[in-house]
Amino acid sequence: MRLTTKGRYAVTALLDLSLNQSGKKFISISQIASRQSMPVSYLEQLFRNLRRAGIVESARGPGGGYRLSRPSTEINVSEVVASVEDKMDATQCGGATDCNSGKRCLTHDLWTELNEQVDSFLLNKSLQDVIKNKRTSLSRKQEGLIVTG
Amino acid sequence: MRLTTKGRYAVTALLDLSLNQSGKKFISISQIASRQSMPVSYLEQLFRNLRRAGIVESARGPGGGYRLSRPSTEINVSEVVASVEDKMDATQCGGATDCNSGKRCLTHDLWTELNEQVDSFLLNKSLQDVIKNKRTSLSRKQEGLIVTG
DNA sequence: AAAATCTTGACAAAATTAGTCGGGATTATA
DNA sequence: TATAATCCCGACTAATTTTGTCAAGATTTT
Repeated sequence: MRLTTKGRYAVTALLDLSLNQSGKKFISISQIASRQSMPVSYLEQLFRNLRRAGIVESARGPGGGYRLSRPSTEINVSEVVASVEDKMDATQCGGATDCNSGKRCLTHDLWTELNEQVDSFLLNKSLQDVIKNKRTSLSRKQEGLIVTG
Repeated sequence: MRLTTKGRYAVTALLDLSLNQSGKKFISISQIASRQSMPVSYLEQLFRNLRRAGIVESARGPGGGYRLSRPSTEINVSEVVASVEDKMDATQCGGATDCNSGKRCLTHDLWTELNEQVDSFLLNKSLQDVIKNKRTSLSRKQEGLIVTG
């Protein structure tokens, strides 16, 4: 499973954008960097990827910067993370079905299923949901869960 | 989120144990290592943690080795992973509520909720479930999920 | 006594992640 | 047209984490 500070920075930066852009205004990286205490040059790197993924659009020159290319209700966390992390995969074998000398490894389906869970959680979560602190509606059928402290 | 090959090795090793121990027999690390193509000394390290966590019990000397200390229906994947990985945490701040100069960071609840999802998934999954390839019954209320390829 | 096994802590190697740097391109504005 | 603000890019380095090794010791069976 790949979920590092890179992905978290990206989400945070977009939330900042979302909260601070009014109308079609562009926001500069240096503003985000100072508000969120992130290194400018690292953010630049991330925004490059976000732009390539079509999540933000940019303008150069004075008054330039970035803005969301879609409303925050239409951008989900999964695509944000995926655009900056190389992959988002909990399996060892990268999903290959013959990961263990011809047959599947013992844990193949376990990690595949975990991947699905995480991905569907993040796909269902829009930036707006995060801002509004809306919980994702995945319910648990089973009772008696022990929750680790 | 911490889920590396360490945790995966541990789960695989326990499945191997589960599948190959009949009765109260002990299985040596070298057997597991050769069946699952894992480094012996690395496995030793992992089994140390598994033993401390009360998941396996050991016996020294010839005929010694390890065995599950509970039936495989009573051991869940979450505790296995937790026993070998330092922590299993998707948040940046380690769950602190004042992670951003007194107030919560923008993404605090997002990562906390993701943690809960992952953890409840793995808590619900016993070693036996993995062996029987039983899917965990977390259902999705929402329709129209897009699934990434 | 010997051999098989676990036990331990410290160390080393490899891989990954995080972050920097220097230079360039574009654009608004004075 | 010059200047300053901004994005854009690739390559590089530093830091951290993960993976794995090693040497020495403790138990236990035969």
